[in-house]
Amino acid sequence: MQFSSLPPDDEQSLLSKTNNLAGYTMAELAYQAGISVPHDLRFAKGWVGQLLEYCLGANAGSKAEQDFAHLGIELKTIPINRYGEPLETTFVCVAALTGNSGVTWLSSHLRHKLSRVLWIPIEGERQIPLVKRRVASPLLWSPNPIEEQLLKTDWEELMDMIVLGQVENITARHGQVLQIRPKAANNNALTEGIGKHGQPIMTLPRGFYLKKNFTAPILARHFDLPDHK
DNA sequence: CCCTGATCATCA
DNA sequence: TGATGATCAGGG
Repeated sequence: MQFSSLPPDDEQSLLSKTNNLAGYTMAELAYQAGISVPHDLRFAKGWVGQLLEYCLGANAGSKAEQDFAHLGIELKTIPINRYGEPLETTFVCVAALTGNSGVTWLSSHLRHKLSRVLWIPIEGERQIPLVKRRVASPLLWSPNPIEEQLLKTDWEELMDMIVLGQVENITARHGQVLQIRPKAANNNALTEGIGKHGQPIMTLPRGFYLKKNFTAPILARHFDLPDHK
């Protein structure tokens, strides 16, 4: 295996580089990266994602926008079970709770982030020790018209609630394929939002997450599983 | 605190 | 047992 700290020049380089990682374990990748593997992910929840970013030469850090902005590609690791099904929802981006006037689906941060995603499935069953978990084959994906419509419908419903001062009534059950859930260091974190009377309030930061019923068919088609709906 | 990377752990 | 609400780490 070989790594470069340099970002790939083009989509094909990125793809082949990612394909070359398939089959390797977390222990093998971490050794090459010169970092140690935590016993589990309890206190290192983003560790796998950051390891893969490093291996692929993504611009590490907390920069906004896509991981490979020059390629217009967002990198997402996704934990899967033995059947290739997602084990977790997928965080997409923070949900802006103020300053949303004039923002449309077409100009939304969420649509931009999801316009082109390099999915890297990783074995994620907790019974598999982290050091032994392997990288599966990657998939470069863009939403098809049906997927985009599903996202758009949910996004518009959820944004309406935010704009209309209903943010504190939003639960993860809203949305068919997209949900809003807390996204914070802890429940003391506060950010500005709009209250039910239109007044400014301080509330928990939220993020958009893709539900598993959205990512599962994407992975199923990729792995050629008989799970297509 | 904000955003990136996400998974944990409780409870319905 | 799976999803919701909560939480962990780290850079800026």
